[in-house]
Amino acid sequence: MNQRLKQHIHDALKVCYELGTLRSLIYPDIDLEIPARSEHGDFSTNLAMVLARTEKTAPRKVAETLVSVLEETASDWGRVEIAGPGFINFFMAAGHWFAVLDEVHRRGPEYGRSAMGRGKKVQVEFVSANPTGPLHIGHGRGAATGDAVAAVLSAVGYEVQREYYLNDAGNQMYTLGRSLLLRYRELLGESLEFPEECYQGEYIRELAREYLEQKGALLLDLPEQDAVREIGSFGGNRIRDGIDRDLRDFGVCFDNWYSEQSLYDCGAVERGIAVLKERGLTYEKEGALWFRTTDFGDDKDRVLVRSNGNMTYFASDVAYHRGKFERGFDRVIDVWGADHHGYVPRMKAVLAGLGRDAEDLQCILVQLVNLLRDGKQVAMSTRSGEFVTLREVIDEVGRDACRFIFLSRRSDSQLDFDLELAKKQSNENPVYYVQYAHARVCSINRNAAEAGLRLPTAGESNLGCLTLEDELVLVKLLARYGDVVEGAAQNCEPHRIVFYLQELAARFHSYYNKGRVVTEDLETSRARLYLVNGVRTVLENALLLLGVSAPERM
RNA sequence: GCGCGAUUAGCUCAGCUGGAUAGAGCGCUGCCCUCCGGAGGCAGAGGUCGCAGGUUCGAAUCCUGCAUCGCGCGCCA
Repeated sequence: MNQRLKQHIHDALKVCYELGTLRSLIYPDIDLEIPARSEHGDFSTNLAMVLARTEKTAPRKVAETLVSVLEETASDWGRVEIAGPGFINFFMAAGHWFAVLDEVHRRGPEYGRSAMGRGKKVQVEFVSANPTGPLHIGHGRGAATGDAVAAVLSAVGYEVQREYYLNDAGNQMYTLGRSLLLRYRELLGESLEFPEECYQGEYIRELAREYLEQKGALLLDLPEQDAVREIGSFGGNRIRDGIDRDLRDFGVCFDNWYSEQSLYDCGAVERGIAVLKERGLTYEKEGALWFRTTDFGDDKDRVLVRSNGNMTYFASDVAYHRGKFERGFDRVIDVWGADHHGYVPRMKAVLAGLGRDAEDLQCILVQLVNLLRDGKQVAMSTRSGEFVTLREVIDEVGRDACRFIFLSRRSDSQLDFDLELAKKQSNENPVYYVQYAHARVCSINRNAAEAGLRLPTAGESNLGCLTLEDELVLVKLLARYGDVVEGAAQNCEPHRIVFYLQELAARFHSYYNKGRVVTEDLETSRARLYLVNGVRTVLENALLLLGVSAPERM
C-alpha cells in the first residue's frame, strides 16, 4: 500500500516540475511514516519540508503545490491534507484497508514474507560455545536471538544457513581431557590435587564416571598424552551431543556444525595467513607474525603466529571467515556475547584485509542475562562451575516463555530474567498474553463451528459489515506486519516482532471485550470471523518467527 | 589511561534511523463477570528523555564536552 502511495507522490512531484510550479528538479527518497497520532493520518511525509530549502519557499507553500496535484487523484484512494509545519498527511479510504484481509487469508502462512533478500545467501553463526561444558542461560539468549534473526531473514527472502562453530582445536580441548583424566584417576582411588585451571564443574566428574563404567580402567596403562586425548575426545563428543540435544529441545536446529580443527587439517589456516602475507599486511616482530589490523581501523595489531610457532585463535578466525565467503555467502552475521565487543574491529579488519567490504560482516552483540529468582540475583560463576544451565531453565520455565523473554529486549541491552516470574501464568508474564489472544480466536472458531458457522474464505464475506473503529484499527495493524518483519530483518532486531505482537494482542483483547464476534446477524458474524482469523494468522506467523508456539488451547 | 556501550515514568524497557502533544508492560488507585475462555477489558495518577553547549524549519534521536555505571583492552582461550 505505501509503495503505491509513494508512486503517487513521485508522480505528483513530476507533474509539478513539468508545470514549473516547483523547480528543484530533484527526487529525494520519499520518507513515508506512520504518524503516532491517528489525527495525523494513516501516512505522512515530510517531503515538502525537505524540498523547502532548494525551492527557497516556505514548507507549507511547497506542500500546497504538491497537494493541489495529489488531490486530482485522491478520490480514488482517500484524501490528503497539510498540517503542522508542512507535513502532508494521507488518509486512506477504509475499503483499501479492509482489502488486506483478503491478502492475509489468501497468503496464510506466507503473509508477511517478502522478497527483499531474494537471491542472496546469508549465514548466521551463533551460540558457538566451547564444547567443554553444558550451555548456560547466556548461551540461551544467544541461541534465541540467532535463531530468530535467521528466521526473520529467511522470511524476507534470504537463503539462510544456521551455523555453529565448534572450537574443537587447541588448548581447551587438552584442558578438558586433562580435567577428565584427573577425575577419572580420582575415581580409581588416587588422591590428587585438582588444578585451578582445569574445569571445575560437577559434569566433569559425571563424564569421567561414565567413561569408567563403559571402558574400565584401561587408561591407566596408556601414556598420559594418549590418555588425555582419548578421554578428552570422548568427553568432547558427549558434551557436543548434549549441547545439540539442549538446543533441539529449545527449538534451535543448526544446518551446519563447523569444526575449527578441520581448518587446520585441510590447511586453510596456513592458506589464510599466506593470503594476508601476499597482500603485504603482515610483519614479523620478536619472533611472532603479526597482522597489521590497524590499517583497517583496529587500535592495535594482532598476532597470527606466536613466537613458539603456535597459531592463535585469531589465525583460525581469519581462515574461518575467509572460508565463509568462499562458501558463497553474500553476507555473514556473527552473534557474540557482548563481552567480545572488542573483537569487532579486528574481524572487520580481516574482511577488509581479504579485500571484502567490511559491511558484509555484521556482529550482533548479545548482552548478558541477569538471572533472578523472586527478584534476588542468582550467583553464577563459570570458573567455579556453579551456573544455571540452559537445560535447567528450559525444564523449569518452558521453552516458549524462555524464548519470548529472551527476545523481549534489544539484544544489546542487559536482560533481567526472573525464574519465578517467567513461570507465572499471569499478567506479569507477556508470553501468555500473546498466546492467549491466539487461543481465544481458536476458541471463537470452535464456538462458531458449534453454531454451524463455517470460516469464510477470501471474498466470501461482506467487509462492509466491519464498521467499528476497532475493526479498522486491527486491519491497519495487520497491514503493517510486513514492514515490521522487514525492519526486523534489516536491523537484525527480532525484538521488534515481540513488541508488534504485544500491540496486536492488546488491540485484539480490547476488541474482544467490547462485543461479540458471533452474533445473531449472520453476515456480521461472518465478516468478524474473517477479521479475527486474519488476526490469528498474523499472530501465528509472528510467533513462529520467534520460535514460540501458537497454541489453540491453553 | 585508551576504546566500546549504556543513562527515557516508582521498576523493567520501547521509541520505526531527525518529525507533530515522548509510549508500553509491571506496580499503584478506582471500575467491568446475564457476555464466544477474566491468562481479559476500561479509566486514572506518574517525565527537566543524566548534565551543558552546538547543528536546523524541528533533537530522546546527530556532533562536542562533562558526570555516573557496565564491559573490553595478552604472543589467554
